[in-house]
Formats: sequence, structure tokens, C-alpha cells
Amino acid sequence: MDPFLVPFGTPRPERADAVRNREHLLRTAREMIAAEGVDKVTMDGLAERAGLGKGTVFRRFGTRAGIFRALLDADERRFQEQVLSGPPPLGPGAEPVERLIAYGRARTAFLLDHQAIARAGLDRNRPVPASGASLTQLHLRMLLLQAAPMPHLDAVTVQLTAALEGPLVLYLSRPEGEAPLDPGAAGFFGDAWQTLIERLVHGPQAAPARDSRHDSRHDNGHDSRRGDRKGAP
Amino acid sequence: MDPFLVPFGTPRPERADAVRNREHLLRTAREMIAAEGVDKVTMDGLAERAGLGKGTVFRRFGTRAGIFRALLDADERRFQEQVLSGPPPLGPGAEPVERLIAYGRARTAFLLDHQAIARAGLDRNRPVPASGASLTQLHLRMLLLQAAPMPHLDAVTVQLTAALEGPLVLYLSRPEGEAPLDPGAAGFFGDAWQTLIERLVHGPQAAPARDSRHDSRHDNGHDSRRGDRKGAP
DNA sequence: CTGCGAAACGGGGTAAAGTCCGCTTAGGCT
DNA sequence: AGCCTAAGCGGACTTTACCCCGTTTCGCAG
Repeated sequence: MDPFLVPFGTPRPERADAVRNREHLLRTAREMIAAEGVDKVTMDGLAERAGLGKGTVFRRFGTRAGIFRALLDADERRFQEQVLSGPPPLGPGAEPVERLIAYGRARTAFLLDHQAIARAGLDRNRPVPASGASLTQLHLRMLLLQAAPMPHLDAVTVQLTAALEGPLVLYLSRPEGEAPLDPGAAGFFGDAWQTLIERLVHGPQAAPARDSRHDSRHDNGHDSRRGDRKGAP
Repeated sequence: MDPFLVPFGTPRPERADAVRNREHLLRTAREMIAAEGVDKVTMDGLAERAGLGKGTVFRRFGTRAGIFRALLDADERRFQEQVLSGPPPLGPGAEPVERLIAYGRARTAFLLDHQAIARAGLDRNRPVPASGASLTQLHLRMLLLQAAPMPHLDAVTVQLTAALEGPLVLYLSRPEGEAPLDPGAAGFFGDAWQTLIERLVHGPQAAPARDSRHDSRHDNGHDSRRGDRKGAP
């Protein structure tokens, strides 16, 4: 009976029933989202449909937004893996600039794919660092440091993080009316990001950012046509 | 008698009592905010304290966030005036690059000043363009076009808007616990913005060397992150 | 001054998030 | 196996944004 075997650091393992319930809730939430959309998912509704008490739902996720964050987490982890140990240029091995550009494109596509849930994971009255954003921040900081050391690096990193994640999570989301945002937008913002990065690193003389020949599997249909103006509502 | 005198375009003037009540509500709201902070302002509380019905409050502002947007509006308009017809470099007359930089600094300071209210004006489930952001977008677009024409201008503009406004309304706000964000942050993000713009326009060879007390190659006196259980592997 | 239609008002009603606390149960210990 | 306690559970309760609709008021025309 030595209580010092695990003095700190391991808060305690999670009880089996708790795990079971969490997974059941997550599964149920996914069903409800697929069936009726994110904002038809209410805490009472979820609890009832899962056959559990409302208190349990809150105990597991803390807040409504917490559910969506948990839902996103699995995919986020997969994305993270691609970045940390996948093939270049997204993963390690390519030049920093290439990686910056690849990261921006991949992240844009990711956010577009997960737009509804990512948005629902936001929490009025809490800052954003919803795990995803902070990875972006860390990663951008590292690559920027290598690719183009500059003054005020930390603040610039925060701003570029916002530039990358802000538009898709915040500025352009459709309220709930159908139109889940033209999928071409991914390529569109990806191209813009590339322009931004290339100019940051090489200056304006760099060749125009056409021809994104980044051809990993994240390339969900960018049949983007140029020349359209009007960027946002 | 002639209903075609004002056929369209002028929905109708606002009734005198309506105006009076709106102003009274705004005044009351300001008092409550000053006394107890933004999130102690509830619709019922405001209505009661103003001696009006709850329905009236909603009729005037539509939604809770609407109140804060209305509150911000006056200051926002004043800011807008400085930009559109104040003295350079913020107002017209200076070089586009100068104006871009000045705008970023001024906007940063503005947002920092109005952080609490701006944040409260956000509306879960509606995109952001809360009037303020769209002015930023328009203005940035115009100046960018003059200062450094580039491909994908519209999307880049959206991203830069996010870079400018995102950090202060989203990524860095204090939940409600005191610490209203170090006022030095204004200069900090202003400097970062300047770096960003100068590199976008001139490339990395440009010598920054500007005012401001930050001049190291990469400073780091910046809040990185708070208690984050099990950080990223 | 009087009548009238549209706008504004009031406040009770609903739905959904989040809190509390007494009861139940998993799972380590003896 | 039986105990014991912290973790987990449920659901009533509270708070708040937001809706609805019968009633009141404004302000214009005659």
C-alpha cells in the first residue's frame, strides 16, 4: 500500500464504464450529425438518444463544444502524424519553404473538410487554442525560423496562424444554410497561402504562385479556375 | 396620398420612442459593462435595469451580440473616419505601404482597446464580417492592389484580414479572468504586422529598423501557452 | 381633434447549456 | 469473497437567450 508508487503525473486511469460511455456518446454524436447536422445536436438530445443521463455527457466532455473537439481529435491526430512523420513535402525531408506551402495547403483542405465540426468546437468565452491551432502555431514557427528568420517571429507566427485558420473557421463559414462552401475554395486559399509564403521568403520578384504541383492524396479536386474576383461575402 | 413618393430604398423612418429606447438601452448597457463587465450583461437584466420589457431589447438589437455590435459601432465609425479622411499616414495621402502599416498598427490598437466588447459582439453561428472586419478587408484590398499587385489577391486579402483581426479577437483573448492582455501587445503585434507587410512588398532584404523597443532578431517575451494538459507528443 | 394602421412594447413561454448532489458501481485491497 | 472508497451516474434545478402574440402607442391624414 505504497501511495508513492505513482505520486504524480498519472492522474489516474479511466474507469472501464467511463470509456465505454464516452465511445458510445461519440458514436451517437456522429450519427446525429450525419442525420441532422451539427446544430441539431443538443446535450439533452444526445444523452437521451444514447440512453444516458445528461450529467454523464457533461462529465465526459465538459461542454458542448468539447464534444466536437473530441470528435475532431482523432482526425487531427492523423493529420498531425502526416506532418510529423509522413512523406515530404508535408512531412520532414523537404526544404522549409516547401514544407510551409505544403502545410498550408494540407491544413486548408483539412479545415474545409471538417468545417462544420471545427466551427462547432469553438467556444464562446474561451480563447481558441483548440489543440489544432497550437500545433499549427508550433509548426509554422519552426519552419519560419528555418526558412526566413525575421524580427518579431513569435507575433508573426500568431498572425500567420490566424491567416491560415481564420478564414475557414470564421470568416467564411456558411451560417447553416446548405452551401457548404465551394470545395474549390481549398485550392483557392491554398494558392493564396503559397503566394503569401513565397513573398515572405523571396520577395515580390518570385515567380507567380501558379502550378501547385503538390500532388499528394490530399488533393481533393481543385479544378480552380483563375480570374475570378470577389473573394468573400 | 401618393405611396410612390418613397417607393423603395427607404424602409421607413424609425419611430421617436424607438430611438429614445435604443439610446437608453445603449447607455444602460455601457453602465452595466463598466460596473460589472461584459458577461454580466444579460438580456433580462438589461431590460429590467432600463425599466423596459425584454421583448423590447430583442426588438432593438435582435440578439445579445447585437447589443455589443451596436456599442462598438460608434467607435468603429470614428475609426473609419480617420482612415477615410484623417491625416496621413493613416488617412489618404501617404504611400500605400505606409498606409498599410499605419492601418495595421491603428487597427491593432483599436481592437485591443475594445477587446472585451468586440469579442462579445461575436455571434456563434454567423460568419464574422461584423462590419468592422469587412472595412478592414476592403481597405486592405485596395492598398495591396496599389502597393504590391499579386496573384490571388482576394484570397490573400481575406487571409491578411484574419492575420490582423484574428489574434486579438480570438486567439489571445483572456477568458474573463482579469489580465486584460498586456497593453504592450499592441506594439508587439503592430511591429509584427509591419514586418509582414514590408516583406510582402519588398522582400526579405528590406531593413526593418523602425521605432519600437523591440529590435532583437527574435524576441520572446511573449506568452506562449497556459496550462495545457498533455501537450503535443 | 379624431380615427386608424403600422410600429413598438411587454412579459410569459420555450429550449438548451450548464450545475448540484445524493445514489450506484467498478475495481483494488485484504 | 467481501469491503471500501473514489469515480461515475442520473436527472432535477437554474440560468439565459430568444420567440410569440395580445395590447399600447405613435404619428399622419382628414
